[in-house]
Amino acid sequence: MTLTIATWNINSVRLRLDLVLRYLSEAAPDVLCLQETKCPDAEFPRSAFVKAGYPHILHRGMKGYNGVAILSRLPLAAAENLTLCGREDARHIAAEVRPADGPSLLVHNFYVPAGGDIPDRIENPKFGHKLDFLAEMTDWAERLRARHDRAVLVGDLNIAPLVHDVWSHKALLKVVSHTPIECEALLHLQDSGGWIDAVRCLNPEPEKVYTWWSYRSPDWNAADKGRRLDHIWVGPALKPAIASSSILRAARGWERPSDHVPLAVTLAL
DNA sequence: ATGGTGGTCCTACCA
Repeated sequence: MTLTIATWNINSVRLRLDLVLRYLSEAAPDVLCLQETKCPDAEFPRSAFVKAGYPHILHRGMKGYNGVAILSRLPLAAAENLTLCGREDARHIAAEVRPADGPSLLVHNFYVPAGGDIPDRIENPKFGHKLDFLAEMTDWAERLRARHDRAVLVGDLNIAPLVHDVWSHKALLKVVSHTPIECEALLHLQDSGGWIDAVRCLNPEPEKVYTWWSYRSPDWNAADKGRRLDHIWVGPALKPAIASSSILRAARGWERPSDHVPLAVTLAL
């Protein structure tokens, strides 16, 4: 059997409900993880996804900011959600995915803090929060590794760690999302947890790979000043199962788009 | 070197 897991920072699930439904219809992933749903749990547009063939839904939202969700065609069982940096700010949700045949998978969906504009934790507490969040994720990943390697970690990690994850490595060295301290922290998290970067396994450097283009670029497609902020990682036991990946760049050109596009990895289990 | 756009929810904050 194959299992396709997708992730997308949707920047308001209510405003862009039609875009999510279009993606589900066209790409038909088995599981879709969303970030920045910006939707309180009581108002999550659950029935639209049920009608679209995704009846298994978990969400963790709040008013105005953040928010994560998992939509699935396969049965889900809620797993423990993390409270990082002591904040109940809806930046992580986890689920066990239970295929009809075969063992289950643990899916962790993260929305890492963006970190503000100034890459200095003294001048900018948001940057400190981002680094602290990554440090707590690293501790968590080390503990998880010991007991569960059939795991997948996806989400908007808000860091483009490799040279060809950005349009210009040199121009972005002091720009939050590509500073050396963040890139090192993300790669340390990856290494500590034993995670495999599935998208880079299939599209190795020096190929340019982007999942985000700023709203502030008037001609995003021609300028192509993208960054790879969104990621799909798998635990070591799943590495041999990595089969294919897709990044739907076209979604950046849809009407009223998110600034992120959906990406997906198919596992042959 | 600077400012550029978009979402939420009412005034500024976040990305």
